[in-house]
Amino acid sequence: MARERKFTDEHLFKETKELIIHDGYEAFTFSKLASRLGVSRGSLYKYYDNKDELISEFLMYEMARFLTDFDKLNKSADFQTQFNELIDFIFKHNNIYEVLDIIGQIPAPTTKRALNNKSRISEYYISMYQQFEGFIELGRKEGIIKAHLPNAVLLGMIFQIIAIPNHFNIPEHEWIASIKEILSSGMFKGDSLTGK
Amino acid sequence: MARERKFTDEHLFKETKELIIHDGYEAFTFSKLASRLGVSRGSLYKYYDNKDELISEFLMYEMARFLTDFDKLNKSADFQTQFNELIDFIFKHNNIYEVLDIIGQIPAPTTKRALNNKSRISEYYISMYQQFEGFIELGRKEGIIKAHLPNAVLLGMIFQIIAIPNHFNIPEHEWIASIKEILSSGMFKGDSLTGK
DNA sequence: ATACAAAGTGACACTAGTGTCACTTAACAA
DNA sequence: TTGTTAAGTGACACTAGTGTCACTTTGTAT
Repeated sequence: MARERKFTDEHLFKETKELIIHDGYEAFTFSKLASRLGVSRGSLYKYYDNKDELISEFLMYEMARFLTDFDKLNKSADFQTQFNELIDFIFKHNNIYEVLDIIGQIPAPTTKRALNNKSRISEYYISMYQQFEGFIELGRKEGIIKAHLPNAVLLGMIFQIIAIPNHFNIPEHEWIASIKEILSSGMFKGDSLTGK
Repeated sequence: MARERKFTDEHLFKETKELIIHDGYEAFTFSKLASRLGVSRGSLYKYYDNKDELISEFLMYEMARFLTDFDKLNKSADFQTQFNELIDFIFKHNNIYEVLDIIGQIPAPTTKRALNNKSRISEYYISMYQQFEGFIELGRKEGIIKAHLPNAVLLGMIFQIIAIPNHFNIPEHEWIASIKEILSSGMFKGDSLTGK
């Protein structure tokens, strides 16, 4: 009934992601995005009233994808298996950290749509946090996780590891295996833990 | 011999730091800085030709301060003691992570001065890395650190922990103690480490 | 007192982004 | 073939930053 679109939503979100991760939130402009999509800047305003709206829409898309994928993990396995799967999963979505970081940078929403998106993103965020908390609870019930460590520290560390820059390009298998080992049993040899 | 300055270098670097950490590199402007210093924008150009130059100067200042402080740590103590001191030190300089992050965001330098600064910052960075490496080596020689874990992972994790957001405001002592424990002996109880 | 030098100012021309809107283009249905 | 409709365009007015520069201010040495 109308003419064909020159770009898909997926394409737009892909370019948006690259621009934001590379240059940061503030440096993202409609001009840059439009030129990457091979389209005029004006046409983007047909779909999004401004930057906040576009970016909040993008973040919803990313979070939804992440959570959908997360739901596919084997929730009935024992803790050790889930722990392994979870770390692998986090590394597969190694950009989620940057994405979550952007959420904090959105200023006060200017349109109702952006406001709406922002609160839905918060819901996603909470839902994600609760799922991770459930995972930690399982580890506690199975008696594997040390009882006195607070959830916030455990989750914080698990999340933060994906942001560690692999400057020396250690092969991914070795990298992930090392991190799993440190998280579960630490950097120190067993017999040196008596002192402290 | 000339009139009094309205702001000191320290004051300028302090405001610069707050602006950059809060808004990010791209959103930093001479206008914002000038208004914080209660001075006109034009006067800043008396000292710095442009943003890159100002920020590279700021980064040198921060790195120098960090390294000077770092040198005061007790380098002759045993590894366990140094480990404790190092983690405490990193948390005291909890902004160093953001600062290091900014280094990566500086674009190609436009003036000789900025170019100079950039290479001196690189030297600082390398010197810092080497000192940390020396620390890890000590841990290996004393037989405390697991021999098969790569330096890059150990240092990466130690550095990254300061960036873990303490959303739930766990008291600092508990927070740091938990992180020290996880780094040294992991999240799991000793007897659950037999499997896998 | 006076003159000088560095500190500070504000106006100027310039660049690059924003948001809008009347207009053109193209797919499709009648 | 023609009308309709959404997609796309590019020019316009606006905002906010940049870098420059002639000029004013002020502390101090002579």
